[in-house]
Amino acid sequence: MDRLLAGDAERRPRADARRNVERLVDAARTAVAEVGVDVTAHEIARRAGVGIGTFYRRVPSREALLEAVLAEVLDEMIEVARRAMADPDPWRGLTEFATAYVQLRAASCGLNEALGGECGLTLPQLAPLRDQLRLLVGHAHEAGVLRPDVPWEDVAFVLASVTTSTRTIGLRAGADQWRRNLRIVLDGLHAAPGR
Amino acid sequence: MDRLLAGDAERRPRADARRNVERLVDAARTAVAEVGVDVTAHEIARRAGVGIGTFYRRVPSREALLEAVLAEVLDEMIEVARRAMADPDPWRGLTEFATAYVQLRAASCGLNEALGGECGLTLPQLAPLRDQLRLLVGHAHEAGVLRPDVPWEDVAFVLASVTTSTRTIGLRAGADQWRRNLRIVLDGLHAAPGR
DNA sequence: CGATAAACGGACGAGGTTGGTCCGCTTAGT
DNA sequence: ACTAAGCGGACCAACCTCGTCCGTTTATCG
Repeated sequence: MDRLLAGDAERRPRADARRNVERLVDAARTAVAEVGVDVTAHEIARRAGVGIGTFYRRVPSREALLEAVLAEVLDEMIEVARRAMADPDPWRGLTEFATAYVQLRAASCGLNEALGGECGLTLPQLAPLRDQLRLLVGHAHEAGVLRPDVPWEDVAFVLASVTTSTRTIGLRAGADQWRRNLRIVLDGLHAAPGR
Repeated sequence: MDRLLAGDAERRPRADARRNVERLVDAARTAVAEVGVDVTAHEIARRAGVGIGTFYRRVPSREALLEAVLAEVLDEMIEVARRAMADPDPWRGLTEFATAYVQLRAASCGLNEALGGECGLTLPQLAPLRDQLRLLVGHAHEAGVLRPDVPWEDVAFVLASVTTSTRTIGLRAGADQWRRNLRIVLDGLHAAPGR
């Protein structure tokens, strides 16, 4: 993350320069979550309270900043998936990952777009995340807790779908709609649903 | 639909004028489905094989054309919901409506966006459609075939979600992914799921 | 406390997109 | 063959975005 600074090593940068990098990264985090991956450099600079000149002096490019910010969250997701694999109860592991995963997606519009692809950003964490999900679903399949006729790709798609619709037919979703949707989907996925 | 012609009544327009209106409406249908509600007037004119001048001579505005085209599909949806209400089996009625509804959404990117709102278009059919869905879900609730802890709004949201994710984590959905997602969701909604 | 280089802000330019108009040319209809 | 209706697309104005450049400010150090 600190590697965003253009000229690394050399000398310690001035205090205001360091402070502004921090502000820019913070602003980028909230901005990409609220606005999406198409958030402009000017908007991030405005939120950070710095000029656009400072933005381009501190950050190699708008893309690099967004990729760095999104990479943080993706790494977190992969870590959650890894921990879920260790759960002795495969179904609980899957549901706990699913909940964390969907919650992160619901909290960040930009992350949601990034996971959907076609946003021009380069995100190397996508493949590892996909692999972890496949393993996790495989686990659940072997334990017989997940419907056998549902391949792991379908799990990826339904989990992705759960966060997307914040409004429909004039209805406005509450902040926890993703949780309600997820419960329905998980019940639909469970091989032995508890009603 | 024919009311799109600016000067109605008066005299019968020339053959080429009538033909071009037809072409524009057809082009708008496919363009809004493939590109979305943000499709430009130039793009529609290009697809219709007419100049941009002809577009604005034949159509009051880009918005009016899109609204007319979307209204057609919305009316169709309302009609399907009405027929579903008449089904003696409330669960079958609900699933048949859900399938048709989701299929229409999956077939049109623009329709999907329009149902999500915030696209600036005025669509009076939204409220009737919402009412029909509420009635249909109420039917299913009374018959005890739909999980009682799921309000009709949740049904709206999960049905909306099913179509949205055509790609995630680097995966590309096939054309029938909506059907696979829908099956999972319907199983999650069913009070007496048949496995 | 200066001196000075680093850092800052934001005006600005280039490039792109969009909705919509206007006018010289074409063509359907009589 | 005449004419009014219609056509195409160059064009315009308004807007937005990225990224640079330069005059001003400020952190740091002797």
